[in-house]
Amino acid sequence: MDERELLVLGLLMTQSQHGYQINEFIEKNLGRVSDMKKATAYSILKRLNQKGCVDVTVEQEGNRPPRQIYTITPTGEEQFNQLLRATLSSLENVTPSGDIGFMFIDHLNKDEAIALLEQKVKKAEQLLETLSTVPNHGPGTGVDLSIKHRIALIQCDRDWLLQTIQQMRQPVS
Amino acid sequence: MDERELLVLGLLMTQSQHGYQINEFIEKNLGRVSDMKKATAYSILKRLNQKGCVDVTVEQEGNRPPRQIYTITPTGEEQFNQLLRATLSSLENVTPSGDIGFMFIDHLNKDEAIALLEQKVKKAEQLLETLSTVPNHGPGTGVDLSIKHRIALIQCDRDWLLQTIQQMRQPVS
DNA sequence: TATAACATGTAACAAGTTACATGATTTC
DNA sequence: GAAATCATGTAACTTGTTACATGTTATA
Repeated sequence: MDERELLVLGLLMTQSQHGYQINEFIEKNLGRVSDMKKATAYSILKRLNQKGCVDVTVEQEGNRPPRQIYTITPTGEEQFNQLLRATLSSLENVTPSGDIGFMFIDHLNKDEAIALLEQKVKKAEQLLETLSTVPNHGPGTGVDLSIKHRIALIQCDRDWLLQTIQQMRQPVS
Repeated sequence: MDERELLVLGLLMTQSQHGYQINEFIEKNLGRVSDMKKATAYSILKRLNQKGCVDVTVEQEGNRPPRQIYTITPTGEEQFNQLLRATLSSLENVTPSGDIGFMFIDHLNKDEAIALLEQKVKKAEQLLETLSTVPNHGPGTGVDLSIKHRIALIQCDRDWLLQTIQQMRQPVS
C-alpha cells in the first residue's frame, strides 16, 4: 500500500496530473516496475485527496469528459518525503514471495527439481536481457538506479541458482 | 495468496494438524519466512476444505475446546504439487517492494540519501547475522536451502548498496 | 488467584483486482 | 461507420489484518 502511494505521490511531485495520465504512464513506462491497476490508481488518488495530500481541480476541453487534475499539497509533499525515507532506509524482514517453494523442494525428485530451477534460470536470463535494453532515463537518475538494482539482484539470483543446481547434481558429500 | 496456501499445504504434507498448531509453528519457527497471521491460517484451512484439498476430523480431549484436525487429500496433494512446481519455476516480473524508493531518490539531497542507504546496509548486516545463526534443519534440507538463498540475496543487496554509496560520494565523472 | 497457554472463531475494515458502464473524439 | 483512444468511475469480489469474544487448563 505504502509502495503504491509513494509511486503516485512521486509522479505527482514531477507535475500535476489526472488519473488517466498517471495510469497510462505506469502502464506504458513502468510495466516492469509496478503492476498497479487503473482502478487502484483512481482510488489511491481519491484516498490521497481525502487525507489532504492532493488537491483536485477540474478541467474540460470542449465536450470531452472533464479531467480531474490532482496537485500535490504541502501535506502531500511531507507524506511523500516520509514514505521515501522509510522505504529507502528499511529492509523487508520476510522472505520474498517465491522462496516458500524452496522449503518444500524435497517433495520432488531430484531431476524434476533441477529441471524446474533451470526454467527459473532461463526466465532470469530473459529478464536480464530485457532490462539491459531498457532505455536510459539519463545517467545517475533514480529510475536508472532502481533498474540497476533490479539487475544486480537478478544476476545474483541466477548465479545462486546455477551453483545450487550444480551442488544438487553432485553426489552428497 | 498462492504462497500462503502453499505454505499451509506444505505443512500438512508432513502431518495432519489443527489450526492452532499450524499457526504456532509459523509464529515460532517461521517468523523470518512468513508473516501470516492467525486468522489467515484459519481462513485458509476453511478455504482449502471447501475446495476439497483437506479433510477435517474433530478431536476432543476432556473438556477442552475441540480440535479441528486437517488432513490433506489427494486433491490437496495435487494442488500442492502444482503450486510447488509453479513457484519453483517462475520468477517475479515486477520490482520487489522497497525498490520504488530508488526511483525518487533524486528528491533528497545527496548526504541524506547516503545516510538512509547506510541505515539500510546496517539492517542488512543485522539480518545476515541473525540468519547465519539460525539452527540447521539438517543439511540439504529445503528449509536450509531457502535460508541460504535469502542470505545470498541480502549479501548481494548489501554489496550493491555499498558500491552505490561509494559512487554517490564520488564527484560525477 | 491471576495469567499464560490452549483452541476456536467472527465481524469490521482496508486494499486491490476484475469487470462493467458511460460517452466523446479521433483514426482507419 | 467501426474501432481505438480519451477520461471517468462504480459494484462485486478476494485476500488479508485487527480486534474482539469465548471458554478450558496448566502454571506461577
